[in-house]
Amino acid sequence: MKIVIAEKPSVARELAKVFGATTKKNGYIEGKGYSFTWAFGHLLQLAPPQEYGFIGWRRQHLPMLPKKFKLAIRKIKTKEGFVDDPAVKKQLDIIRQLFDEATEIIVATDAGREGELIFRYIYYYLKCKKPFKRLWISSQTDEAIKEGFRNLKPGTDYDTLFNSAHCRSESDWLVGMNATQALSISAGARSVLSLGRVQTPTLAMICSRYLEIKNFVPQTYYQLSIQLDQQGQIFKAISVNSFDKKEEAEALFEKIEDLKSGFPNGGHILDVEAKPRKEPPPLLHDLSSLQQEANKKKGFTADQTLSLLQNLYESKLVSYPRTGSRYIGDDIFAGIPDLIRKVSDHPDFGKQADFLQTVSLNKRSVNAKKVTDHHAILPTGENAYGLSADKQAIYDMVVGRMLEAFHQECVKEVTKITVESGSLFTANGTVIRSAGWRSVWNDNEEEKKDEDNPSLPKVKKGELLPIIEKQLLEKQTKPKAMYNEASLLKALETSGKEIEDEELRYAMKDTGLGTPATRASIIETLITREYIIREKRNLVPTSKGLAVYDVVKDQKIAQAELTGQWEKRLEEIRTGASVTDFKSEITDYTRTITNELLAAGATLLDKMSPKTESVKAG
DNA sequence: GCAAGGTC
Repeated sequence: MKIVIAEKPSVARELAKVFGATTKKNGYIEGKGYSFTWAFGHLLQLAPPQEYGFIGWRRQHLPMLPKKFKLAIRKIKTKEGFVDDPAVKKQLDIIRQLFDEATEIIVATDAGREGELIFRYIYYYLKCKKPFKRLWISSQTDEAIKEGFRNLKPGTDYDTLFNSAHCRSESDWLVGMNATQALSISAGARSVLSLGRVQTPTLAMICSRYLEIKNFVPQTYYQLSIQLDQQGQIFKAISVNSFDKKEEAEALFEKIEDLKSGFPNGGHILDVEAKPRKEPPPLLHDLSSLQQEANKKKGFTADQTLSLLQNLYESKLVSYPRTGSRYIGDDIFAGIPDLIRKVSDHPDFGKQADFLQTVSLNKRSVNAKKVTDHHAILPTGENAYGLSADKQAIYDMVVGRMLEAFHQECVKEVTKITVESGSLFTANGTVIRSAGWRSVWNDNEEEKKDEDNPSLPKVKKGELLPIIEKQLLEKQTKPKAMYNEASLLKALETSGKEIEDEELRYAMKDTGLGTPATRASIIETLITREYIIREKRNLVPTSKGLAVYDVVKDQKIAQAELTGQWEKRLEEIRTGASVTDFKSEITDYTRTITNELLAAGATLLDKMSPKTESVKAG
């Protein structure tokens, strides 16, 4: 019997289907000489400190540097505390039995670093010694799967990939566990003060933005505004320059030749510029962009959106949700017309679905090279009925985005009129000529700048128009907005792009901080630790969060660059570089940060404002 | 009690 092991049940089912294996057994599918089984993501994790004898949180244990890491079954939280997840235990037993009977093991976990780790941890935990082959495919179509099985690779081809995954895993444990205990212990251990490669830079981003806003000093500046009349159609123009000094603005204000000052036609039209502007449709959704849309439109948290989406996925209504790709391959594209046809009876989208069947589809989201482990999120075409309001809302965002992505571009006409009257003024207007993809949601929620006119009257260069009103505007510069879940997710995705060091920036070019699958839980962790709170839609640091930030802000653990450095080294390991070098670097770093935090944490209590900590202390 | 990673 040949055993195929996938990362998750949906993939195992897909593979079994291609082979025509149909006998459903407990925990696997059998047929045609194969058994298709699965994991549920990581079944095993690095064992916690107490399993190496580090019982309790004690200064003398630090840094904890296990000689050899152990693996432990994934835990779930119950009333009695953390226990082995029974579902995981059961699945491991099934896998063990299948491996025992196997004549051949075929690894079909996702084609990437973590997919490799998921399998290897199982394999080593079960002490399996049989050789294995690797299925390596980047598309889940029948043809790609068949081709992949014709081209199975020797399992050992991926040993270096496993090495890099293993290093990632152990390094996160070493740095995270030690830094967390060091800070907690030295701060008096009243509560858990967690730190980690991903959560701490995320906290730092939220805190530094908050402080930037808090310390922001608004600057007053002045602008001039005039209203012109073109045969009864009124439009507004704003001075090209803004002024720091009021006197300067007042001097030019006096020079405006408006009606009240005795000028019947004081607005000289210097120039009229009308340009079409084309907006291509947005790309299909990946998890992050969908979480952002759901947060903006519905106020859902990243975590809520992920769980609603997981639910839709388990009901087979949408494709795999934790994807980082916003593209599909040509094979999937071939099925899009069918999917669009099925939307025809949708109450909101039916009309646009009908329209799309009459035109050729936009292929902006079609690019097989940009499909990684999973393609962009799509509906499956199964009938969706009786969904809860929240689930329906998410489902509609998936369907709506599909229609948008394959729709036509939106064509706007942007007009700019330049007026002279003592000084220069411009009037801007935007008119949608052809809504294209924007007709799907029809909510045209483009932020309108307040100086924008919805539409401008026909005006010709050289014309003279009456100025019916003039105003001196006193304005203030505004700080950046506080992070909310949508803007934070975006910032996590792009955090690598702001790194100055070119190599580190390159190392993070397709990762950012965290992964699509983990970002929602990072936000939740920071909330559980009482580092941040949700205030309306904003994520605001607490005094505890700010105090932790203050201790670590200049340390490497608070910088996105740390991930960049690791990614660079891990990629080198994947291509064959020494593992021992990296490991000893991480050990050194663990020692350093542990000692620094053991010393620094003592100052942390002073930094917390009285209202959070001393109340509890009293 | 603690990381980050994956998923039901």
